[in-house]
Amino acid sequence: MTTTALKARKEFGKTLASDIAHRLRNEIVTCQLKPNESLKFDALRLSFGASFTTLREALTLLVTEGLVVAEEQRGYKVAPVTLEDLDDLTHARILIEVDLLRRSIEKGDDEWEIRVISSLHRLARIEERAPEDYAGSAEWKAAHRQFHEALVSASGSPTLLAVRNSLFDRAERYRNLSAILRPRPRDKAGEHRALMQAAIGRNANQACDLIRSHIQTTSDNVAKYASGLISAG
Amino acid sequence: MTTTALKARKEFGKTLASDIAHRLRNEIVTCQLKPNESLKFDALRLSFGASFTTLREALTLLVTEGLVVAEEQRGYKVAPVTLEDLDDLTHARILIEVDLLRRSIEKGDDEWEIRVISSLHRLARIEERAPEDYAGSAEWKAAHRQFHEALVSASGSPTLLAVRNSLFDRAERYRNLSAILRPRPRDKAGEHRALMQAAIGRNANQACDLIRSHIQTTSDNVAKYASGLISAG
DNA sequence: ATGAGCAATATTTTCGAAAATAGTTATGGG
DNA sequence: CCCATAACTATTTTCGAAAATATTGCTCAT
Repeated sequence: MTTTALKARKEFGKTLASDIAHRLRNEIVTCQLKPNESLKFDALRLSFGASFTTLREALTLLVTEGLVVAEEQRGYKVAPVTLEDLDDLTHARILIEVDLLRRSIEKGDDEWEIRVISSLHRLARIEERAPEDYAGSAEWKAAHRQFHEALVSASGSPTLLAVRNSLFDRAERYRNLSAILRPRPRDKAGEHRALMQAAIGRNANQACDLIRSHIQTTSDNVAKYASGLISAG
Repeated sequence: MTTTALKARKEFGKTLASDIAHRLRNEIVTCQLKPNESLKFDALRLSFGASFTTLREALTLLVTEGLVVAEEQRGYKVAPVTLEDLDDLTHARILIEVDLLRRSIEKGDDEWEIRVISSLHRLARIEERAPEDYAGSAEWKAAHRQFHEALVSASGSPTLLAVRNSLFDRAERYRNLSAILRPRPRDKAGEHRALMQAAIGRNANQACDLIRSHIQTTSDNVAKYASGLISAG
């Protein structure tokens, strides 16, 4: 738990509650707040400088996103990480992401192509600039997220997109967890480029196969390298 | 808006907030609270007898379920109903429900078969007893919900099941809306029986086709009969 | 008449205190 | 010594007042 902040004002969202949710989400995904860590209101109040009520609203949000679990009358804690959960998550992600990608490829217009190409370009630049441990930087993570977001951004399905986004966060937490133990990050640059080419080339079947195995092998690697950190059940 | 209640105590959930959320959800799904109706705190406070904060938490939940929309700093309102939303919802439901059903059929054990058979039996009994307008009764709706829930209950995928449940609520709101105008409810008894038989018979492909067209034709009927009530965009 | 600027009102958003509940330690009887 | 029970502490949950923000209505100059 970071202990410095004492009183806080909005810096991101419209309402303070959504702002707190945003920051809390980030701390959980980056594992600054560790799995199973209990989230006590007093401590959070100190750390985020918001009142009980506002924190409660933020936590309620994160519960629906699966990053926090509530034990009624006994408080909140950071959601545990388990192999079952990782499998469940991976399955759901593949199902939804494949569908969204296929429809994006069908419907995507010029603007979509530009978003895909430019976000991949940005990602590649970051990787060139710091070939050592780029995957750890917040900058790379943001660019990585944006590339995958761009791919599915033309699907025209608000409902599934919202679900997709929260699943992406949950998955990123697992990736960050495995990064602690993994010797050297897998090189995903080639996969990303192939994905972009298949998408822009309107080769839906190929692109869907690529995204499926991209998600699956990432998950397999997490299970392989982070299994020591992941509780049994 | 029902205006009678003045002060309220828990009757369903663990915490008052989840209780309020449950009741609000029900009023929205049954269209007692109409689409686009603005949800003012003073009025809700009168109607549910809870404080600002508690209501806010409940509303936050319903926003993530897509039954309420928040315009930051300008309050909450019941989510609008549109043909685009109905299409989006229907697509998402088919994608997820088909996947869950297929896996339930693969994994389902004896207890699952019993749940499917008995919930269909209960549904059929309700339909026999009151063949007139059974679909309108709360009893039928609950049994109908339980049957469909039973079908997918062996999938072993908490994440997708949670999404499925909130999509079911959103869809039920559309069904209730169309029931206002529809002359006579479509007879779904046969479809439900066929669905049960395909599932229990472990005929996955057939069952998935059936659920797909069940969801799709229900949606088509809603669009047909309720289009007058559904705003253009 | 019309529209800009300002005051008054309505509504949402945030706060910290108070009530309710769970967890823990102390106490007494068997 | 051990278990049940009571008192106490820690923590969550709920409340209504206060601050922040948006909306409405009014005045006045053009």
